[in-house]
Amino acid sequence: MATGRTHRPATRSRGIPEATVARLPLYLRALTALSERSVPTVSSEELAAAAGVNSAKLRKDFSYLGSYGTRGVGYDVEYLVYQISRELGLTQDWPVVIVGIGNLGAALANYGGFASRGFRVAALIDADPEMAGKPVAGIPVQHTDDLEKIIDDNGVSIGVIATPAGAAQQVCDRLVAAGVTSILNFAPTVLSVPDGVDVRKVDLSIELQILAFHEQRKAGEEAAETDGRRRPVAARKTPADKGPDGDVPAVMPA
Amino acid sequence: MATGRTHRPATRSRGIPEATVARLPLYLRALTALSERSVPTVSSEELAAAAGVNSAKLRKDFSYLGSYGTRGVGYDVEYLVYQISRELGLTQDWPVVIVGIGNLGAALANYGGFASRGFRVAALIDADPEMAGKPVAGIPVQHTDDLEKIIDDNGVSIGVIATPAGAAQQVCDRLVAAGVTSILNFAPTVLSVPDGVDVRKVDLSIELQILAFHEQRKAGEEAAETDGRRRPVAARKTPADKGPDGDVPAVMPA
DNA sequence: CCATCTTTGTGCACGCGTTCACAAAGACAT
DNA sequence: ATGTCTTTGTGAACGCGTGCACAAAGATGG
Repeated sequence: MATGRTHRPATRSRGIPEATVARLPLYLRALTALSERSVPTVSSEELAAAAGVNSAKLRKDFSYLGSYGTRGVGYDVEYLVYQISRELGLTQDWPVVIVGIGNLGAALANYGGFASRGFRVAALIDADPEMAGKPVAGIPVQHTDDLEKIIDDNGVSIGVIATPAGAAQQVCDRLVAAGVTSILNFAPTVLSVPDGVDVRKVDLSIELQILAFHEQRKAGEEAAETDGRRRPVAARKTPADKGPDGDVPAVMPA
Repeated sequence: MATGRTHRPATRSRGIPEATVARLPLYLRALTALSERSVPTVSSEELAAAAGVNSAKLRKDFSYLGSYGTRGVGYDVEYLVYQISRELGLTQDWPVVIVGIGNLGAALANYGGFASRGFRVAALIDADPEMAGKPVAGIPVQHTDDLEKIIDDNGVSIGVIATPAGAAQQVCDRLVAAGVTSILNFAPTVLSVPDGVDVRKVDLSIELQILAFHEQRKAGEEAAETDGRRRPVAARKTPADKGPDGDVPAVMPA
């Protein structure tokens, strides 16, 4: 690919594999839950189960960060929370702007998980003059005209795009020109960005289509092994072990 | 891992790699755009650029579906749209239920991309009695009590969870027990499901944390090569080639 | 101080996904 | 018909990520 290098050397530069980085937030969440329950230590086995991953994988992941465990005992929860937070850069404040305050943008602004860890919604931006001044999630919406000034004034380096597909590239260009170097894109479009800018994308439609593929395959297999009957799904269902499933975490430099 | 097999044999069973499946929706989107502009054929190079991937990768992906191209010419747009749609199972109707009609759930219900390709929002479900009957996106919200009946009546096999984290597992269990075999999870939790059920997860918080990691690394590198100055971000920015970036599409069986 | 038991950290092998590079296939012109 | 030119389809090499299996480390008890 053309500029796939955008983030790839990134990974190698500090030695932590991209796949591992993508799992760190998962571990952090599980650890935070343990911390709130005042659990002092966890074994890799327990933590792996809570995070939904293989314990060997978890240990290997942690080994990239250093040797923070104690053999025969496990990991110190508080210490690990701190180390992972630091590694992810969550010990500092990250002002974020959301561009495109429609249904989704408003939902994102209200989303609690945003503010939870170092992320702060610094501003909401929309192209509709009607929206200007209206408060959403307690924050007044500002007009796109002031985008550059807003980015600059707040020292924003992370932008979230929740505009319609048609406006996404244009918004992206302006964000990047204004100094944003990381973008989370919810618009169903492929964004072109200069080298050095990270883009991650979240696409509901794509996720559903992938599910549909597997769903279709399941229906086909079922038809093959038993019979053409397919609708009363509730009838057929794997009793199966309810082992905490979980494969690869989300990864996707777009 | 425990039940990671959930979807893995799936892939092998019909020979199409999971990574390829995850990219098919991307190609489909690009092809649809071309179709609307009445473009008859595309080369792998052009289509790859539009989808933001490597052309060799695209050709290999298509090779798993069969030989639909013509050497020296390229691919027939309409034919390819049909083939990919069929492969993804989008030629049939997929009734979907959304559980948890808060800010996010409502945004999802209003999301146009949902209905666009074979997906139809069959019902909205919420635990709040106050919501019952209220129309969201033109569809009346129904109470959780009727979940099983709704799933059964509409023959739903795909469920979307947009509830708070605390309720997610419980909702998931009920969906699965009622016959749902594919789940798209927006709640920040690891879901346990029986074998044979596919779960994909979308987690805003995780995506942001991954961006923060790279952002921090960029700042660190910058500090190392030039100086400690970091704040006036707008100053430093890669002029760089604007090559249509894009690596791997979203993949993530949870 | 020694033995035993638990749990980490990792060397190694395997498989998947990506990419290169090129031969084969077909279109098109002469 | 023959040659040239374009573009596909794929064999092969490479690298990353995963998981096994075990040795080393340390805790704990006698």
